[in-house]
Parts: sequence; structure tokens; C-alpha cells
Amino acid sequence: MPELPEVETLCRQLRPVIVGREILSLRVIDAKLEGLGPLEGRTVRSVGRHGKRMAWVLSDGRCLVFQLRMTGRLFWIEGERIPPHARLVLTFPAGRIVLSDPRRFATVELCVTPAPSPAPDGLDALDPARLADAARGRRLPVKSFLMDQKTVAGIGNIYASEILHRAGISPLRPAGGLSRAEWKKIAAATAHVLEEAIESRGTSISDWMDLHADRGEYQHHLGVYGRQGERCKTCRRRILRAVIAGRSTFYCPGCQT
DNA sequence: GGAAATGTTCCCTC
DNA sequence: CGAGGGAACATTTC
Repeated sequence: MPELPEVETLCRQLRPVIVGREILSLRVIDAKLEGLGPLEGRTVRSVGRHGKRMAWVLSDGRCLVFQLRMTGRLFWIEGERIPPHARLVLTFPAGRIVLSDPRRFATVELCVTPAPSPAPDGLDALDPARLADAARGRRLPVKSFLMDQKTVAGIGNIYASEILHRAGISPLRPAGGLSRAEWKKIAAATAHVLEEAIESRGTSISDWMDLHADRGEYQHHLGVYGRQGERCKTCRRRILRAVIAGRSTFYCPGCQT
């Protein structure tokens, strides 16, 4: 569920709370997460992110890597009350980090060397020529292409629809058929949408909440996602829903061609 | 009861 | 073999 803006929001909120702080204890509640190894006594040196993947660098040089997938959330808890669906609890001197995750898809692993990803992060300045290159000859819908983490890391189902709406490009177009000018629009729209969503601390369409259990605000800025049947804010046409590779996709038939 | 849900990976088919 | 898509994972909510 969390895409790049939600994970970036968590990183920014985590840094003042856990960087430089010692992990006092680790409690694994869900057996699926067992085998993490001892973390007690390690200090969190830094909190980073690539795409939707978050990595804490620890004082022993290892990395604790989180992939929150669909329903994973991290909460900072100062009291005793543990949220529902807690799978993992990390205790620090001033409070606890809880991984809450009803669908239990999230993964947490301890790595010695974090595997480098060749894909650019969604907040990097995307090179339209590189995108066009990677898409050459490919028939899959441009929306699926953008959601492929090997293309750009961090774009998921909500922001793919939003980026293509802002770029004025239909999500159904084969990726290989886009012009250089259209890739340039996608690169610009990606930066714009992701940065705005971070400023809003993510999209709380149903139940996304940030580290402090506050809702994001980007749901109030969505142009198409979840708005099928409603009117496009720019051209007044009614927004459509389609299913692409099994995922709901929203677009405006008026301003996306 | 059925469908859908902000993700990733495995497997099947063309 | 590569590309693309569907199923599976597990649970809640509408």
C-alpha cells in the first residue's frame, strides 16, 4: 500500500525519533518474521529509502530493510497500547516502533550488504531518453511500465494513474509507442505528483496513516484515482475506470490521449 | 456472498 | 526464451 510518498513520509518522521537511538529489544509477534537475528544494543545510524523499500543502517554495519507491501505501517508508540495487527515491536529508550500489518504481506530482513538497485528512484530527475529507451519495442500498457519497479522505483497503483493524468497520456497506450515529448511530460509529472504527495504526507483513501497515526491529505488532490463517474477537474469529462494487469486504473478520456 | 484493496513474486501461456 | 498477465499470499471492508 504505501508507495514512494508514504514511505518517504515515514523516513522523514522516523529520523528525529530513532536516528542515534539504541534498540533495546525486539519482539517478533508474527512467526513469519522470525529469524531476524539479535538487534539489541545496536544504534540506528541512518534511515534511507529507495522506491518503496526502507533501510535502517545499524551501528554494526548491517541494514534492517522493510518492504511494507499492501497494509504494512510503522507507528511510534510512547504508551503501552499496541495497535491491532502488530507483527513486530522494536523498543527504544523513549518509545516503540510497531509494524502493524493486517494482511501480513510486509517483509523485514537484516542484510549485510543492501542489494543495489539499478532503477532510478521516483524522486530522481528522470531522463526521458532513458525511459524511451527502456520502453522501446514494448507492448505493455504504459501504466504497467511505470509501475514496474525496475523502470522507476516507487510508483504504485495510485500515483501511476495520477502521473499519467497530469501528463495527459492514456494509461492503455503501449509503452513503446510514446514519443520523446510524451516521456518528457511523464518525467515532469512524476516529479510534480510525488513531491506534492509527500508534502501532503501521502494519500489516506481508506486507511493509510503515518508514523504518528495521522492521515495524509493527498486524497483531496487526486485528479482521477477512485473518481470514476465524477468529472475531470480540468476538462469536465467523466472519469473512467479500467482494469490493467488486474489493477484498477482511472483516467480521463478527454485530456488523456 | 462477492469484490476489491496504496505490492511483489511465482508460474503459465503465447 | 522473453514478454505479459493472472494467481497466490492473508485479511478486512464494503
